[in-house]
Amino acid sequence: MANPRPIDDQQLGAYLALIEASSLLRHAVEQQLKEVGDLSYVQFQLLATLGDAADGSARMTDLADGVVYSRSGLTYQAQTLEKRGLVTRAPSPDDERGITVAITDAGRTVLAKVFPGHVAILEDLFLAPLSRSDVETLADILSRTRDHMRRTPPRSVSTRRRGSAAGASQA
Amino acid sequence: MANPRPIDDQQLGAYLALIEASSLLRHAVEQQLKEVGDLSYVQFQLLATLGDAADGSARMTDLADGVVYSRSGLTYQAQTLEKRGLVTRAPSPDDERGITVAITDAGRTVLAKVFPGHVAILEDLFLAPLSRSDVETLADILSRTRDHMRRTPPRSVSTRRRGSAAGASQA
DNA sequence: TGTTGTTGCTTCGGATTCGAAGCAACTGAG
DNA sequence: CTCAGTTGCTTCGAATCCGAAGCAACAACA
Repeated sequence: MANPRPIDDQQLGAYLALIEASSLLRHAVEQQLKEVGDLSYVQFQLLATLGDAADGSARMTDLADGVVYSRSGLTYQAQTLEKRGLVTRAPSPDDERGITVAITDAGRTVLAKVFPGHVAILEDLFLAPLSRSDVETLADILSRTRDHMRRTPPRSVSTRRRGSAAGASQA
Repeated sequence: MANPRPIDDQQLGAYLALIEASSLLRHAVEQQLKEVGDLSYVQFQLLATLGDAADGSARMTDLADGVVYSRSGLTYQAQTLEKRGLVTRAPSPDDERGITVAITDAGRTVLAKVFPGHVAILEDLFLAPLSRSDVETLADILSRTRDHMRRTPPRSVSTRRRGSAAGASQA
């Protein structure tokens, strides 16, 4: 039970601030998206990702990874978006079992309708109290951890420590 | 529809990095919490908040605000935790309609069991690629936006722009 | 080519989430 | 004191979410 190297307050503070800030921001953005475009945050992320892609399309798995989302959850949202005509889904040409999702014109329209308000919230809520250099620094630091986390193995497979409690039943 | 002042790439980058980094970190932590203590992230947050409180207790509403959560969602989780004996719930002494939630010894035990692994993930996944001063800077900047967001009105009530679509029915 | 293992996606069941509505306890004005 | 309005929490229904299980298409290898 001993705590080999307890994290210090500064580190804990950074962690808590990260979680809280992202939660608050996300909640605020969620409201706006629902109001203006009847979109959930995930749906928006998906549309935005597709909108950014060179050909406006991507495979399901890549989308899920990009958005940090479960596959089943993505299937659900993709179907929802398809019903609303905001995306199309078709088997990939080269891999018969892959599904290529593509944004439609209607999808781009919704995206365009939602975007200004989205940006407004970012300005007012997130960026307002930050200086130019704050933003630059923040982007740099967060990008670094993000990339590190993306690179690092899915956990509990590699760094599995022996002994102690915790069934670790999983499979 | 015009975009009065499109956000620049740096700002967008900071925003995306914030969302992605917190998502990735949260997912990783969620795994560990579930494995070791059978706790969801919210449940952990609640226990941790209570554990930090001077008297190990708090009102429902304060908990919900602290964790950025809906009231109904909190009710659900509090009931779950109570069933497991990790917290107790009792009407507040001074305000008959308020509920005071308090962490139990069992709750503290679970917290202690989960904590080392939690910290380990923070170290390996989040803090590893950051220098001491990075962490300091990050904590400072994120605290500032967080506080700003907490201070700023619930949105769409204050900054309500006239005209355009979006029912904005709310009250 | 046949076999085995992997990968990509969906379906399923159960858990979690939220907002709206409802109820009880407080508060303030008359 | 009495009434209208507010506040704190819960219940309800519907939407969303995840992991496990299942299925089809690929890949590697003898």
